[in-house]
Amino acid sequence: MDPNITERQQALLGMIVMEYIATAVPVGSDTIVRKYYPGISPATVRHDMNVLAAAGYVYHPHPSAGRVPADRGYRFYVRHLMQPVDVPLAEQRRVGHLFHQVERDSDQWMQLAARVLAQVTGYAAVVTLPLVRHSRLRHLDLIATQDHAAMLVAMFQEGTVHRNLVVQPEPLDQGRLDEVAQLFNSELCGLPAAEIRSWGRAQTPLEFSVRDTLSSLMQRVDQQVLPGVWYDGISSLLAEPEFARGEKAQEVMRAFEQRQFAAELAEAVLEQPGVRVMIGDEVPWPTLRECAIVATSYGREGVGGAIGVVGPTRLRYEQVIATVQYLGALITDLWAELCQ
Amino acid sequence: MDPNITERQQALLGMIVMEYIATAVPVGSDTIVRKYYPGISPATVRHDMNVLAAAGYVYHPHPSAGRVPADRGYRFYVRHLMQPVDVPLAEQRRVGHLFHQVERDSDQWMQLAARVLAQVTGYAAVVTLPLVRHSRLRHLDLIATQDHAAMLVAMFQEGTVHRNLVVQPEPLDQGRLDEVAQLFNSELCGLPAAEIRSWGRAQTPLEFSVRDTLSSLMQRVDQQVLPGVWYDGISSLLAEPEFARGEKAQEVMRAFEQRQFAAELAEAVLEQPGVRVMIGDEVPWPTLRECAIVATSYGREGVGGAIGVVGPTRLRYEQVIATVQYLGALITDLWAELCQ
DNA sequence: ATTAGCACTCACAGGGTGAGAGTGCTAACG
DNA sequence: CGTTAGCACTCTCACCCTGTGAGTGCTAAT
Repeated sequence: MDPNITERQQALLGMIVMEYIATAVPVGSDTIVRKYYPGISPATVRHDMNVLAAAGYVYHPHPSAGRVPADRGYRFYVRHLMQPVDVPLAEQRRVGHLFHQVERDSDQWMQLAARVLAQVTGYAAVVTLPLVRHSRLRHLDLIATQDHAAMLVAMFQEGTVHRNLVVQPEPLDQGRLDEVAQLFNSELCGLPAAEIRSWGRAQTPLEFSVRDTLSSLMQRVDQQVLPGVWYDGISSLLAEPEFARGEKAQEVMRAFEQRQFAAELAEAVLEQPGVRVMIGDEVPWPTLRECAIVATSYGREGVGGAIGVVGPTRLRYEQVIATVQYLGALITDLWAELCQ
Repeated sequence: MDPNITERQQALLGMIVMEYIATAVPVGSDTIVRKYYPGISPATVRHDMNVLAAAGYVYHPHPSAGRVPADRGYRFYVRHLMQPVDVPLAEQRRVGHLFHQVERDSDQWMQLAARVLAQVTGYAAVVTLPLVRHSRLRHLDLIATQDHAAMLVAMFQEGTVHRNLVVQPEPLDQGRLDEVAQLFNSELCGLPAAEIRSWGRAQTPLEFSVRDTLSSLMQRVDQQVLPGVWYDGISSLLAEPEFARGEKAQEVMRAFEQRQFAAELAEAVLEQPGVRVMIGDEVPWPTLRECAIVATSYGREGVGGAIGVVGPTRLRYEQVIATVQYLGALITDLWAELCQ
């Protein structure tokens, strides 16, 4: 709370923010009096607006225009003025239904989460797939696909599934592959990449090959720094007047296509629980400096990612925060269901 | 070939198209003479330009501007004037290397294909994941994940892998799951969804549950009409002057986010072999009417998808066609390697 | 502290202007 | 008959000027 700002000035800031979020037009003193504050004079409002402007909460785009909230004004609104809301129960039920209609598969869930988040909020949704740092083998399967090739399907303790082709000079039959898979499952279950790599009991060329393929796959997974990522609703984001100039649209798209963005976002939200709100110049990615990002983590220790919304700083914060929080919790539950 | 257009006028059309593709500026008669045709007078060029304009190959954006190729002009250029090129060998080697550095997994390949296509061409790349119509079981695996839940991992003859959770009231242990998986693999390998659904030899609740989960998963896969899709390079596309107005950027994004687009593109390219080029008003998606699409199919009978590029009609057709063709063939080979 | 009154500032749209690019037409040429 | 030079014409674009309207800041009165 800023001690230099009176109660009434705070209320006025709230009105300016709400009005600007709703209309995207600079807010003049007349508008405030007419819509929110009948019985007070525009001159008084102007006086208070001056105080808010001096403190950096609002500014004019030009001297004869109304006031626009500054990043600092949005921040004050989100922290002190906004009335938190919940996702309506009907919406919760509708969304819950959607998740029971798709394949019960983590990829499908993440994709659906992005779609729902985009549709409900009307902004761009971003969902990262979980990164696994210390993968341990849960189960391995070898499937003959050709005379000399088999598909290795490995599931890790964390619930993720990866595939890799194994090609051998000698012919492969499914019976032999099953035996090898069983050997690995009984001997190597629960072990990390390093121990699998140095496992000494491989004997046949096939066993060596599977061991090496598996351990290098797990190593790649552990060292992977760029998570998979789903976006949705980018077209709705571009419909916002802030992105009417094509150059802005391009900047946003460029951030989204640099996979670094998703990685850093996941890192940022995983380091502390709860919904994180970044507004304007707080946003650490230069091309998104005129955006607001509302994001949270999902999952748990060791396997988790980020789910969030990117919109203009003129964001409907109440609704977006509620929706992100709700979907984050939903996805966390789904992952828990997937794997112990 | 148009009989009303002389050789020289065709050559002129080629120059206009090349110059406009390179500069995005309407081409005047002076420019043609200076850059391409020294020793002929601008008036002659203007005369021929008039003929081309009357035949609908070029037009003016306004009376005192140079000529811009019309969709029909681009089409004539692509069919009759363009010199086909190959992807340079160095580039082929570089790209080949990239595909050997990632996990040997179809999803990774498709994603990489999109990235490479976008980077090499500088336009937006679109890659659809294969749709399977008549899936037949190749191999099934059941992995205990919790006391009452197991992950069903199914690979189909076509090489695709799907997952679905199985939840049971009774406790599950891995040994029992392995037995059930083995039973299914020996009895149901090669069968389509319908036959698995009506398989009569399930006895325990777990067997019934696995049978039903598997058959409904396969049915969902068979009936799926919207393929998965990867995009890349959209930001480069938005950098083209054609998309400087934010409204255009939004239209393109909207098409990309409607999964119908990817489905219809795949359908269109799968119906006939070879690279398909759609220019301007030929493009069947209204919001992409000012774009050109170069796409081809990959894969083979029963399992295949589309890979292509979306750019302005002012597209570097030679390079894009060569790259799309090359990557389509490469991806086809990779899929063949994956599965017989 | 609040308010009325008023002069002031600035963006924006409309209209006029000059420069420049590129054309179409015509008549002459080989 | 194809080609060319010459020339008037058209249209965009950038510029400037102007009036209008929105909204302000300041001051003095309440």
